Amino acid sequence: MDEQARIMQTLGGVNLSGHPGQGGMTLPPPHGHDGTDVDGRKQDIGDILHQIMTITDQSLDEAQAKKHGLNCHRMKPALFSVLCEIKEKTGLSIRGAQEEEPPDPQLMRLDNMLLAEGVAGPEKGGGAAAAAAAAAASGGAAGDNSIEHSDYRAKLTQIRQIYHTELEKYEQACNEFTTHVMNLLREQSRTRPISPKEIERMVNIIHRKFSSIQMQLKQSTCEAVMILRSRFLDARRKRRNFSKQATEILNEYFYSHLSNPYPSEEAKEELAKKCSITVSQVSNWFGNKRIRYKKNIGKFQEEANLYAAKTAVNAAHAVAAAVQNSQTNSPTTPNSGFQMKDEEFQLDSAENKNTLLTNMFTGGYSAPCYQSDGRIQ
DNA sequence: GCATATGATTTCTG
DNA sequence: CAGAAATCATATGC
Repeated sequence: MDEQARIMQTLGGVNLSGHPGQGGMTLPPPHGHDGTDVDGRKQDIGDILHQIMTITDQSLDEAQAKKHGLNCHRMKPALFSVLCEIKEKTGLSIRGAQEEEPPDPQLMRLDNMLLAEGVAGPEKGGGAAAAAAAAAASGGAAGDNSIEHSDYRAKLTQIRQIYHTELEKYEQACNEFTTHVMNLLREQSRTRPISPKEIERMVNIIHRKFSSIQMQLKQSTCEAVMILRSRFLDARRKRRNFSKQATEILNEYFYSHLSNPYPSEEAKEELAKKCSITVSQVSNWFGNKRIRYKKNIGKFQEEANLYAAKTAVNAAHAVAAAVQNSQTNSPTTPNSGFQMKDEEFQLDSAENKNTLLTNMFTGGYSAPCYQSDGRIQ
């Protein structure tokens, strides 16, 4: 108790003798100029402090009454203000370390991912953005398997809904709890020194706690999305052959552009449209076709002849019925050289054992090259 | 079931 | 970054 008394004295002494506090702390200016007034206040402060210290020793009713009395004491605001300031000062070292921490990179990653997957952020038709993102990430060859696609979207929407419901719950709980604590602290600030800063700090602590809970939610949501996505991608790997018609259109183009089987973007788009597949599927197809054709021209000879004939027939029909369709009777490869990007291809083709083909590639015959639309190249 | 065909993906390259 | 080449994984025909 001696120690307490000493502190009280110090308090009264320092702060009432006209030294403003660090934070612009305000005490009512002395009303008088004589020492008795100051002494009287010291007494007051000591009195209040004593009452506060002993308040717990008393019965509930008594304490209540005393609290009220203290609350109305003329020196109470000043005293609490001083106490708050001291608290601020002593608490400085503790909070200085943990305040204003940078945004958690982990949390940012989760947020970004959820945003990218279309789980967080504005509603966009139940995750269509995410599906598009998934398609883009994997080469964009989704397109037509709409069953899996819609399934994916439905599942994503489900995840999205759960996520948002939970998030809302957390936010609500956080707000409720914050309000509750704030009210409590405000209430308590009448009977113990609590600065607004302290309340603010407490609110921050609560928010941090809740956001760490939210992070768990985000984490598991991300996991769910990843699992869903990998399943979706796996499902997409289950390929289906293109329709016969589509293959035909692609082959027609390939063999009629054998000298340069690299369709332009526009041509790809056109083919994609005709075959009801995606542009990247067209690219895939041509990539596969080129490499496979190059690897074994012999194997594709028959096919080449077939399509050469076909295009020739088409051309014949298109150009004029008057033209003798002699070409259909002696099928040929409709061009003279397959110019792959890879220069060695020329060598490969020359080495090919198939003499007929070799002749066609190197020999004097140079058949007209027909466009798929019937025009002569 | 096996061999082959074929669409998709991955890795490499200029 | 487009395309080649290698590879994967399923489809298909026997």
